[in-house]
Amino acid sequence: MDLKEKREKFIRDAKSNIILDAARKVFAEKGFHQTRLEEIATEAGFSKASLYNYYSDKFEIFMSLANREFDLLLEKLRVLFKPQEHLLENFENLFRVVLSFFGEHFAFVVTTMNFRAMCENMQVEIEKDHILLLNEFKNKFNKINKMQLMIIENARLKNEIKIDLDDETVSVYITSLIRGIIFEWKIRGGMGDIEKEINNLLLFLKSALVCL
Amino acid sequence: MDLKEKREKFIRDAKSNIILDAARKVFAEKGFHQTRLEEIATEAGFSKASLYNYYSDKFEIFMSLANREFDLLLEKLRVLFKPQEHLLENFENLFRVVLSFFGEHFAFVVTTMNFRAMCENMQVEIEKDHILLLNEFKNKFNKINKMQLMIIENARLKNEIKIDLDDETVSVYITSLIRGIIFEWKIRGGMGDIEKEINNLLLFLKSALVCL
Amino acid sequence: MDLKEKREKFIRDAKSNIILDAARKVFAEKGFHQTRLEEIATEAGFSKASLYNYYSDKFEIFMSLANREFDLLLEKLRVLFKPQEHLLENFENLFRVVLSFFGEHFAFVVTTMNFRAMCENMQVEIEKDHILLLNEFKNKFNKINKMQLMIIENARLKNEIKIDLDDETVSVYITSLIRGIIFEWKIRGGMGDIEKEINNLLLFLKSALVCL
Amino acid sequence: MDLKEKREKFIRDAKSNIILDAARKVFAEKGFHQTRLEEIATEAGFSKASLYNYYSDKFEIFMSLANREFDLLLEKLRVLFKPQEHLLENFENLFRVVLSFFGEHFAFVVTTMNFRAMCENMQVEIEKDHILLLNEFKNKFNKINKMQLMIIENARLKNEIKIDLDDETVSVYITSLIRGIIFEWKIRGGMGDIEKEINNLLLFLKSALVCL
DNA sequence: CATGAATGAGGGTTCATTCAT
DNA sequence: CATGAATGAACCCTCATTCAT
Repeated sequence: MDLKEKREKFIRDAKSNIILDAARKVFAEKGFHQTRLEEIATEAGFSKASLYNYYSDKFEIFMSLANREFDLLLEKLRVLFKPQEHLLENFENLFRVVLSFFGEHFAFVVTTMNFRAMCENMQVEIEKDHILLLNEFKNKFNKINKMQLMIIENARLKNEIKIDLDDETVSVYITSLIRGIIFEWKIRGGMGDIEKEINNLLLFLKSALVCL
Repeated sequence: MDLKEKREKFIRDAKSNIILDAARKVFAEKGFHQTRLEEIATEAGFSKASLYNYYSDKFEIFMSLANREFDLLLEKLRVLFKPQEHLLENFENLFRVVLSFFGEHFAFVVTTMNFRAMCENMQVEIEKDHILLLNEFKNKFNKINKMQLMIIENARLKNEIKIDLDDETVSVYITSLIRGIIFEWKIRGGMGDIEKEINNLLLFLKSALVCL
Repeated sequence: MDLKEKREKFIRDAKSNIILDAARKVFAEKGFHQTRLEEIATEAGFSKASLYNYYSDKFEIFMSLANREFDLLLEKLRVLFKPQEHLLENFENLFRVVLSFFGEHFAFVVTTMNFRAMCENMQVEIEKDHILLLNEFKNKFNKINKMQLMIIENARLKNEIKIDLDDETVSVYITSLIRGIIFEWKIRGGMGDIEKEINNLLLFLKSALVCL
Repeated sequence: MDLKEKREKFIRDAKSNIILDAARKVFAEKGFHQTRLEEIATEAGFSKASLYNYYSDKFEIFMSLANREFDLLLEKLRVLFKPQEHLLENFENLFRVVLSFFGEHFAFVVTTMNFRAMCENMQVEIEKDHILLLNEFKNKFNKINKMQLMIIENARLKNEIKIDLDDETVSVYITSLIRGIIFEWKIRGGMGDIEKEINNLLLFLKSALVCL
């Protein structure tokens, strides 16, 4: 029985993920409110009603997706930071991971980011079950910032950063630059050349942060 | 009679603007699709049906608002550029205008920006009457970029910019930084200290662009 | 004052009729429910609100129009019947009047006829003020039948009719034939050749009623 | 599984037809534009939204109904024509079928006929998906005329028709007479005596067409 | 009287969610 | 678990009618 249960759980998880894969695609194209469950279901090869066997509602699908995606991203980022490396080296790796991630799997991020802003005004309306998911997501979102902060602080200690701006601000700026690139991609309807974007970003950052 | 007509037009315009003011508030909070006409109407002190005396549909309300806001912004930006001034001087003025504008009048900008991305995938579905409004808006949106480009190119000619990045990219980065600040404000639920933001931005840009 | 009152009444009547002229055009094209007051007003050169200075509501416009038109028709029919003439002569005149009338002024009749059928199921819902108008119309509608019956009975007395069908039925059939022609015109989008229609009708009737 | 699918399709078709039955009742009473989906739904024992599981919109309900009804009618008419029989025999059968059909199942026909006229002015506004349904209906509508024409032409060949009117016109007249009877029924609120109507019609036609 | 503006009362349609099988 | 079907709750938009000027 234990084996059977495991197998069943395995299958269930697999199907859950198929749904999230479908959801990512649709949410990325249309955003949260424009996305219809019907579309996700079709994309996933399920019927609309079946989605409810895996997630309790649209919001949970969205948040589960967001959490899953950020987990993946965080995992990649976690192994990437190398204290002994130079700031720009670390950011080059971070940019590569983040841009390829957002580009390939996550045009959805723009939606998410707007959604995140939206959520701040929504807490009252959200049911209790959802607050947990929401907070989980916020924590992950913040971890990315912390990852950047870690890189920055580490570089500051090693005197690699000359600019007289507090680390928080620098981190926000870097986040903004990344988001701006994703945004441009979204408008153009497709990813650009990642390596070129990385080079440009590094050039800009090097000038801004390092060479003073 | 001419006087009477003028007065009537004046009143009509005033009411149109009251509606747009209400629309701005609601769109800023909820975004386009989540916004209900009922809310705009109530906020404006009208009945829902009355909105249709001034605008032909929801889309037109949104685009009229976007165009009105961008007109105001463009007007402020137009008089601000001074070729003889230094790059940072020009950007300081631009930041002040844009940030105060977006802060006070235009939390709505995030919505707009997403909407703009959305529109790229929509052109087929939009009715002919609306395409005009949409293009009008796009033109205005692009003008802001051109304004920035003008500042940058002017500075480049005067050798104020050292960084080896093409002007377009620099302009996108600056836009991203501004948008990032607005975005943070939105999440925090209110504007931050504009002068401090400007100082930080200028510090960052000075380092990035000027001192190499 | 009396003169002034008369002049005012004259003007008022003229304007009322302008509205009805406009109403006839629109009702003829769209039918009762599809017609919007706005269209009638525009067609008449008034604002929508002004219509209410002349008629209390849409229904009254429609019924007033129907009554006015039928009055005109009845007037023309009244002077047309000549007892000493042969059945076919009388019907030739009737056809000419009715067809030209319906064609020129009254494609609206199809609408009316459907409306009449509709009214039978409506009496409960109609307000008291309107029942008078409705009955007035019904009376006029019936008068046309009586006019036809008169012709038929007269012909029967003079032994011009051979067919063994009661006069009522014959009258209904003739009405149906006329209505059928109007109906075809409506579908084709315009009147046909009246004289040819009359000839065909007379040929048919002659054969049906007279020559047995 | 094939069995299950068949059963499901059977049920689905049955429900579709229940909706059309309800629609027929309401459309017959109120006409197309005056009919509210809510009423059809209630009459059919569904919620308004459920109708959309079977038909994509109001127009499709109407046209599906019209097509279904005309299919039934055409089927009955198809087997009825017997070339060797006399004109009056054939028309007697046709009248019986048509009158009983329109009486029992099809008070709705008057609405349809007006709708048909309406459609001629509408083609531009109708969406592409609907044009197919509309044309399907028109074809069926025309087939009835052709059925009558077939009877007439057959009789003409056998010299059973004396009257010097082209067959088209005769067909239109017969259609008009039938429609006139339905129309009277509609006004009276119920069917009359079919056999008596048929006798009268045959008597009239015999006199008009045959005995010259 | 004329009219621009306001609005209540819907009407068709959509969609997340529930239910029965 | 899967799903076709059912539905309540909105939402956008329309229009006859009213009102203030």
